[in-house]
Amino acid sequence: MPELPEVETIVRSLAPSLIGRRLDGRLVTAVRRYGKYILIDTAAGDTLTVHLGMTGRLLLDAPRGPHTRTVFDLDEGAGTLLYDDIRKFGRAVWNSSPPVLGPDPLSITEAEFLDLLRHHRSRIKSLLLDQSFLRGLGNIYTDEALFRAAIHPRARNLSAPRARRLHQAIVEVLQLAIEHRGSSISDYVDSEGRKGTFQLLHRVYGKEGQPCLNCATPIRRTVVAQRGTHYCPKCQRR
DNA sequence: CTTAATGTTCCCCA
DNA sequence: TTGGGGAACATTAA
Repeated sequence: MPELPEVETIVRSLAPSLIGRRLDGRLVTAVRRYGKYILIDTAAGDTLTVHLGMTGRLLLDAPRGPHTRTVFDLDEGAGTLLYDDIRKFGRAVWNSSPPVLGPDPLSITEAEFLDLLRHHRSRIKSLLLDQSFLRGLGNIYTDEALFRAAIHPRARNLSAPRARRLHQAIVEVLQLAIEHRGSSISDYVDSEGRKGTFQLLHRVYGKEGQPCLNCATPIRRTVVAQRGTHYCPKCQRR
């Protein structure tokens, strides 16, 4: 469900409501994103670490539902932060550090990105999904970035010009998606229950059979790295 | 009934 | 050592 833009949107919607308030008795000092992880720091030194997996939601002052897994109290009875998760792939636990991941795609420079890419030989889609390579991209934004960069998902050993194009496409698509508050395909909502709108601007993800916006060739769906992969067979070459 | 779904991890094999 | 495939986790919807 949540990739970098969705997690960033949740963090931004959560921060003003949580900072300065008490969460399970601890004063919240910061709400941060680390890749797809949400980190809520407290003055007590404890950090609530949340990964939403595929269907997780963090909701402020929402009613308990059938998939509510944890309820965190705010200010002794003056509100709640709910952790909901249909498929239970996610986690919301105190003081469990996330693993060390690769650089943030919005912070890495073009030169650093090119250098990082040079050290890997695998298919570009697999690489972009690997959180120890770059942190925050998932299946939607990988497909959307590769389309914008006109690179085939199974391409390897990208030339410098193609790698530069890819870096630019990643930054562009992530920033645009954040501006549109993420993509709501099936489950995603922010901490106030609001859906994002970037799904309306997707160019390939979930568009199998529909005409490519550039060349009208039908968008193809295949499987790469065990994930549904959407691309234009004419515009995106290896 | 079967398949696929915004994710991660672990195991096996080349 | 690196990378790829498959399975597992759990639930819902088409």
